[in-house]
Amino acid sequence: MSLSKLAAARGEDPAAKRERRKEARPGELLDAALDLFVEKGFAATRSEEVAARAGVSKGTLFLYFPSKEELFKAVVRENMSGRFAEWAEEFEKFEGSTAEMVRYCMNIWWERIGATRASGITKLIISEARNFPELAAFYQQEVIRPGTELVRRMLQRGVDSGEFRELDIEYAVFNITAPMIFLIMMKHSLGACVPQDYPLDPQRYLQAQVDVLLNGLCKPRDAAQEARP
Amino acid sequence: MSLSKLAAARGEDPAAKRERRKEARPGELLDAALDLFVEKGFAATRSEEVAARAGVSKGTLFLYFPSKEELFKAVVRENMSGRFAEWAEEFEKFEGSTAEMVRYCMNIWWERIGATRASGITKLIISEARNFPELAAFYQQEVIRPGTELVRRMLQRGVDSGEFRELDIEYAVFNITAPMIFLIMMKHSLGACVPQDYPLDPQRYLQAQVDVLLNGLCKPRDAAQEARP
Amino acid sequence: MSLSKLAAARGEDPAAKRERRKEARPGELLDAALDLFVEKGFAATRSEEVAARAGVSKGTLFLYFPSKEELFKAVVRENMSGRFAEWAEEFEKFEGSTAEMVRYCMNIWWERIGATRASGITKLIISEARNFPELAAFYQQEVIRPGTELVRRMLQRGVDSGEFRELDIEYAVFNITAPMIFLIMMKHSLGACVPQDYPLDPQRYLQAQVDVLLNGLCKPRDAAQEARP
Amino acid sequence: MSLSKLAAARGEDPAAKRERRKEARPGELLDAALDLFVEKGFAATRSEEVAARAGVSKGTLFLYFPSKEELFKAVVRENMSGRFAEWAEEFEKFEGSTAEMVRYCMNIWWERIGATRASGITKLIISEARNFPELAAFYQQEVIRPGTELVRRMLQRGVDSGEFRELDIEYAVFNITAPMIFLIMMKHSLGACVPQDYPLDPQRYLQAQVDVLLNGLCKPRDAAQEARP
DNA sequence: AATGAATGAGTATTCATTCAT
DNA sequence: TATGAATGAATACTCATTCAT
Repeated sequence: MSLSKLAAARGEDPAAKRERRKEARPGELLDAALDLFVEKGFAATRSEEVAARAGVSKGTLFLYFPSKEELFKAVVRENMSGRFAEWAEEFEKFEGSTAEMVRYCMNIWWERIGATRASGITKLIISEARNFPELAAFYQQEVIRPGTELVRRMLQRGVDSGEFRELDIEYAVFNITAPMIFLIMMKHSLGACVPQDYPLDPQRYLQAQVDVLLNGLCKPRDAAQEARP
Repeated sequence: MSLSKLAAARGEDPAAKRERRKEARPGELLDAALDLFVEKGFAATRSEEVAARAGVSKGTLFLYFPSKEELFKAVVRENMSGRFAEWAEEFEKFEGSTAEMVRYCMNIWWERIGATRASGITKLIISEARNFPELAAFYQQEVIRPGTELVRRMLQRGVDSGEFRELDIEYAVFNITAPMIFLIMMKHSLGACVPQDYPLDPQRYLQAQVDVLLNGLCKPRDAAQEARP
Repeated sequence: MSLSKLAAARGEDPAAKRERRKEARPGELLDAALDLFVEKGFAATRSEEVAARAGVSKGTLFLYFPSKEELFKAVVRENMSGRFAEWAEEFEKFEGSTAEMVRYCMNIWWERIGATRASGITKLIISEARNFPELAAFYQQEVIRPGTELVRRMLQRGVDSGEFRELDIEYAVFNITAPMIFLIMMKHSLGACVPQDYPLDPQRYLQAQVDVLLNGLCKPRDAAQEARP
Repeated sequence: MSLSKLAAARGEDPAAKRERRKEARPGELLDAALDLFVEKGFAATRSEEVAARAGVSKGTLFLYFPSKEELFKAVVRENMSGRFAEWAEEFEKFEGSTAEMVRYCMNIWWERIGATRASGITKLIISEARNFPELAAFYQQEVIRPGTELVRRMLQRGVDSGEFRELDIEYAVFNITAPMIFLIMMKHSLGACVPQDYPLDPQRYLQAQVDVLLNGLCKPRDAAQEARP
């Protein structure tokens, strides 16, 4: 059965296709492409399959994106729309302890990024970085740098308030980010293909990571008590 | 080098040199393939380039490996050679505290795996898992499971000895493994293509990770002192 | 403000204008197509470009011409409109010497055909003949044969009147036509793309051709005899 | 029947193909390509057909020429190897009258160029010039310019010796070249596709052209005067 | 009539794989 | 065993043509 027949078999009314008009197309294509690129990688994803999954023909894909590579870049850009400004604002308003903030931060991250298809982008970038250095650099600028900066400020807040011990902050950042990256990679690679052998419950995973992390970051309780008043 | 090869070399048989190279072929090819697969991924690596890097012709590659896919699998298997038996033995003999053991463990891992080309395998598996589920499962069985088991025993040792607090051991394992996986991925993807923007010193990174980790795993010093005697 | 709006503002009946344009459509398309086919050849000319140059959409083109091939044929037919009857009439009325007639003939040809876009048709036919044998045959019947006939009669007139020497008239025809064909091909190919290297002034070219044609390269025998000894 | 089957049907021994080794391939491909480009034009010639005519597979073509365009350029270059040096030498040695020289020149040209497949190149260049301006310029430099120069010198020789009248030499050159170009274009386009309607015998054509060229259409003035009254 | 989004057959090009030498 | 010329299936991309609006 050909790809186009598969699409037809989905039972779509040909008139319905016309109704979802031009303005919807790029989004549908980017959606389909994201899934496939994450699943199979750039090279192994066939343009025709992207089109079929979006319910259109091969030709239509190239009507909106001049090449497979441009489609790939568009997928990355589309899903990277930095929400860092918004987060920085939340950061400023946060009133609890920094420990609470770290917990909140990772939960929020999971809800808004980790659990969504947006996390596929990170998998994508990391897997394809060396074939798309240009994109990797872009991602570095647009995502990694501001994300790192936000985490850095959070850690500094903890140190300044006396909650956290003295840290090599530059590298302590990775104590926060590494578990997130790891979770994404697992979700989209091993976890996705041998799930029965790899039962990784994200919530429980993050819980465990944060527990150990905070005990490690925070001053011993008595010492902390000394420092606070 | 095998005994027979040593004998041949001593005998100065003119055929000996060719013989030696002949038997070395598969290894040279696997070497070249590992580098390229790690760098470009499976799909984007051309067989001819592998052959060229190994200094042989395209035809010769297929003399030793019936297909590109088999070559890939061979690369993974060859470099996955679990040294877990050896490590389990070291584990049994270790006499210091479990905290020291954790430090030692990560340093040794870096020296023996992380810093070597063997780490490329992990990058490879994670990047290509969904296109090679069979390999992913194999890796799961042969590497992840025993590795996890070793870490689990180490953590249990700490808990049993009263050094570590009560942990969700199943998931605390990731507190050890995630930083290692993260380091590998960075080394082979983003770190390899935008190095100027991503100065990540592995030693310092591991140092920082372990510091926070141990403070997190271990009971507060006074509590620990209470528990030990 | 668009042209149509300008017209509307003038208070013209909006229906009239559409009507006018509607009836002009095929012509505008044929015009655009002629230019492009001459410039790029049949295969390399894209229908969409033709439509765009005619100021309509791609769909409209196919409203008037069922296929690109039919468009091509229409372009050729449209521009081949033999004016041979008219010319034959002029021929009968001509009263000067046949030498004058030859001069007049080539000047007239240049003015009415060579210098106009109609000459593109000749370029087109000659370039695409083998891909459109049907058209080539048509052109042969409709243009070449009557054109040749006209020239033949002119030459015969010269011979009959005693002005011209005995000629292989069948082939002497080419003495007239070849320079014209040559001029057209140069104008539309080499001359159009490397003009700086190919400064060919049509008037002067035709002048030189006719001069030699009528008198030959050699000096008249007696004059030559004078010059030699 | 597919193209490859057509090739196979030619009954070639597969072993024989191997024997005509690498060194023969490019030539065979260029040969096949010349024919097809001349016959159908660049765009309408399919690479697979070129390969099939050369008796090899599609892939092999691209083993020797990186793209269809490069193949085209190679075809042109291959067949343009200037023999102008050789001809200039013949020119210097020529001892007869310039009229004889002109006759000789056109006969020789027909034998060596016009009648051979090399003439296809001229047809090619003229037909495709505007799509390959780079090649057209090259041809202008390598062929047209030196060819023109040679003809110019020949005409000058005639004028200097007193054989020829005073000429606009710059343009009189076309009196020689136009008939040759015309012959080539006819041979490869109209003449090739509607031969029954276009019986053009090259020898007789050239004969007629040269006759008129040297003597003109008109009778010598004195003879004409004799004939009129 | 006019539009332009959608289609899919067609084509250049790549690359894993074969095989005669 | 080793080579590298040859192969042809696979795939990105184009463009004439269709058709719902």
